Amino acid sequence: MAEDNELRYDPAQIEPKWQERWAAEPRLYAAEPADCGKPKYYVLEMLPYPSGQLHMGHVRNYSIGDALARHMWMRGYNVLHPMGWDAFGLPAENAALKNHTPPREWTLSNIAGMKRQFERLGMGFDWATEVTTCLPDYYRWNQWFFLRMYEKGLAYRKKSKVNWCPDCATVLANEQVVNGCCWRHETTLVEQRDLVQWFFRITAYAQELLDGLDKLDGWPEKVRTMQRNWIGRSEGTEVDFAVEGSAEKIRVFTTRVDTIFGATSVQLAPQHALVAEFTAADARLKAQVDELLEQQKKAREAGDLGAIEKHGVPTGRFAFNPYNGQRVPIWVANYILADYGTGAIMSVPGHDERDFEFAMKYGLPIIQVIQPIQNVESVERLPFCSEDGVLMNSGEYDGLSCAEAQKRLQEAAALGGFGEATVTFRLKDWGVSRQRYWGTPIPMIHCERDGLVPVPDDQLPVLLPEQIEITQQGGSPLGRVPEFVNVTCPKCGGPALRETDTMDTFVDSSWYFYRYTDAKNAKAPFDPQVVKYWFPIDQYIGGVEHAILHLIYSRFWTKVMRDLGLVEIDEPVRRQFSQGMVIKDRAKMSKSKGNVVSPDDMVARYGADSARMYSLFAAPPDRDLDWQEDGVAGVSRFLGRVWRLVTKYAPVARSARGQQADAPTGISLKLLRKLHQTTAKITQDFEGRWHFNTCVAAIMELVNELQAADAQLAAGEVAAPVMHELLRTLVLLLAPFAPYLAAELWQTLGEEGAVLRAPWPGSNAELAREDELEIPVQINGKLVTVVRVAMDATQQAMEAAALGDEKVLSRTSGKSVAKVIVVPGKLVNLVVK
RNA sequence: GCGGAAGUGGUGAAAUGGCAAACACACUAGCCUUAGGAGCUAGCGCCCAAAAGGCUUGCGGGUUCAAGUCCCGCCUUCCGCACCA
Repeated sequence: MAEDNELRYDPAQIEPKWQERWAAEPRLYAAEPADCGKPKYYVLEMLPYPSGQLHMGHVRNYSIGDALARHMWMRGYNVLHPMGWDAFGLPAENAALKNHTPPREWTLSNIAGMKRQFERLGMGFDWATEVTTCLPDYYRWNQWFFLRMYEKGLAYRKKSKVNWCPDCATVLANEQVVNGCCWRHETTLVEQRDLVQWFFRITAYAQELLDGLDKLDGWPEKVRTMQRNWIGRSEGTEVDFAVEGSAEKIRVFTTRVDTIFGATSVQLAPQHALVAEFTAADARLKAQVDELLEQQKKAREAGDLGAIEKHGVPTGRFAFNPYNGQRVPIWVANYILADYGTGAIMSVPGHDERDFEFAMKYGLPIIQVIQPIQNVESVERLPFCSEDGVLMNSGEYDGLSCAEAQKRLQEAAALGGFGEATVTFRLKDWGVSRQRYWGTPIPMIHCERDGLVPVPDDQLPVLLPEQIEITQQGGSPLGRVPEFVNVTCPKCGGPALRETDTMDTFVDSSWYFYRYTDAKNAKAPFDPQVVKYWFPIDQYIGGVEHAILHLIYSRFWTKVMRDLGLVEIDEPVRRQFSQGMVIKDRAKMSKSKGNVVSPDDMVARYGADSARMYSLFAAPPDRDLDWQEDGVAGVSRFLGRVWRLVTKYAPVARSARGQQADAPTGISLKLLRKLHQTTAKITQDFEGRWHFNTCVAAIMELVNELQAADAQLAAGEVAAPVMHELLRTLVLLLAPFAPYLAAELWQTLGEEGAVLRAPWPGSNAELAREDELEIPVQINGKLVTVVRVAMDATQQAMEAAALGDEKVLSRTSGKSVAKVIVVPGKLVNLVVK
């Protein structure tokens, strides 16, 4: 059957051919200048780390974004759809250790390979704006921004306890510590070390970052909630307790100042400055505190600081409650965090779970100062932690509600000069120093005479030396390159040393999407006018794993740039979408589980269109997707049906190009109706609902209906102009999801130009309308039968049709119909008694 | 503990208060054939021999003419945060 062979969909024939043509025509996916007259649309997917291989999560991410970009192109928008590489980072150094390949070489060759994968998948990226973060023309601007932030006091250095991963031999940000372990080495415990580090003052924007979330209504609630929790705003009061026999004061932070008359001790974090003073003259106390520190360290390293067993030691010293002069003991406790609030608390066992537990353990007094408002019996046991009560045992404040008392006590503290209302954030400044090689060098110089000296702008970029031996020794690898380290001080000309730390790679990804708009600019990170045109990003798409780190840093960076006068916007991203994970056999794909599916393999077996379309079809985009190869095969068979259908009837359709169809009737009307319904559904979904799985299903339904009418089509019962509209529109609808097949069939239909530039089909509501409807008839809410009525049937007509139905008659005989509910176009429900 | 999302056939899922299970996968039976990982036809939630009929969206209540969908209370799973004072 030679004919059957001809009618065979073969993506291996179709796809490489179009890939070649597209590569030869780079303007196809390029954005146009601002004066092109079209509305702009910036669709962005998170850029990949060039590990060497795209994985299925990437395929899904970019299939979603590419479908959207293609749709917007067809809708006539000026679309910016760029791609780049988050190319700095540790894996390149690990690879260097393993195979002695220089990180730069390893990275660039991975990029080349992954770019080939992208092209083979048919992704419509504008490669002219490609950004590679490890190249000097990009990272020099990291350095430039760093200097601007240094000038503004937003970049600073301080000694601090840092998270140290012994495997990475570097510092980690708080955000990179997962359950006490390194985010890269899931079983390696993170240690605490003291180092002088560079920080970005993200806390200066804490309130604005929090407030901004309320306005980001195009963002998933989940992401906004995660960021709110991460910022962790907490309102409270700081109060000074004077230390007996000393000029020192202990400032405590509390959210429940209304309970302060119940404070029976003050608790200090072991790292608190005053503790060192107390222990200096007391070796026994020092040993005890050291033990608390050790417990805390162990708990932190085990990842369950929350589960630490509470221990404390009395210092033998006392402090005074400023409100009532009450003398309370000062303790040091292992569960008090040095880096939250003031590192000191007042302990109120009567009204706090933890304080209660601690007081019971060490026999500290418990005083009730809040009288529950209701249900005295059910809450008579302490601790009573709700704010639903009134004060007692609190002097002049007795009888006040908790909320009112908090206000009054804050006022009293301010007036008395021993405290104030404060806001505390959980968010910490962003530690950006890394003792690694493969990152952006921090552009600072240490001069013995002038101290810290910024590298002058005209000496940027500070180039990363290329010839370097990567070893696993501690300390920064750059420190072992004398040509790099030894410089002359820009201020005094004397000998000086370069900073050898490099920047966290999250710096690179905090502003890369601005660079896309003006990627070749050698004078500035970008032209503010160009950015003004393209920003904010209309749609950002990426994995939920970046809900906190990347998406908070990016927002911070935009606000900093705004304050530097570089941009006018407050937020970089208008709409954010977090796609679900790709899993297999109910587990995340990973090498250790052996359940990894390779995109190359899928493309080789089924073609890029099938792999892409399956990734959209198998689940709604925001849900996890269980990869089932049989499903890919199914999509591939479907595309085969489309291919055969269009190929078979293309000659008829071509013959009618440009011809006007007569008013359709019969099967023509039926098929056109389905066509316009499908178009309406898909168009609507692109506008926000994004259930691309049902879009694909709708196209399948359309094709099924065409196929069911095959005998009539073959008999010529459908006029050529109708065939033309049916097939042409089908190809247009397919174009965002299966770009290769669409391009091929577009040509088969004799159409000229790129399908990508063809206008998205409109839906004719008149044609989409059914003229008859099947109306379910219920009795007391239960389905009894279905009656056919005209589309525009009146309520009376619908009621009559329902009441006249045989089944209805037999069930209502002898009973009375109390009420008839008629929902026009929907259903009839009879209330029968 | 706090916050978020979810729970529907053998499987992935659909249904924006109005016919639960669309569209697929898998499976079963049949056809076709240059045996292809192809194509075509039919069946496929559960109970019942079948039909008629009944039942069915984690559990229990409620609102409504009508609830997978809204409300209240539980259970389970996943995710984020967590002695944050």
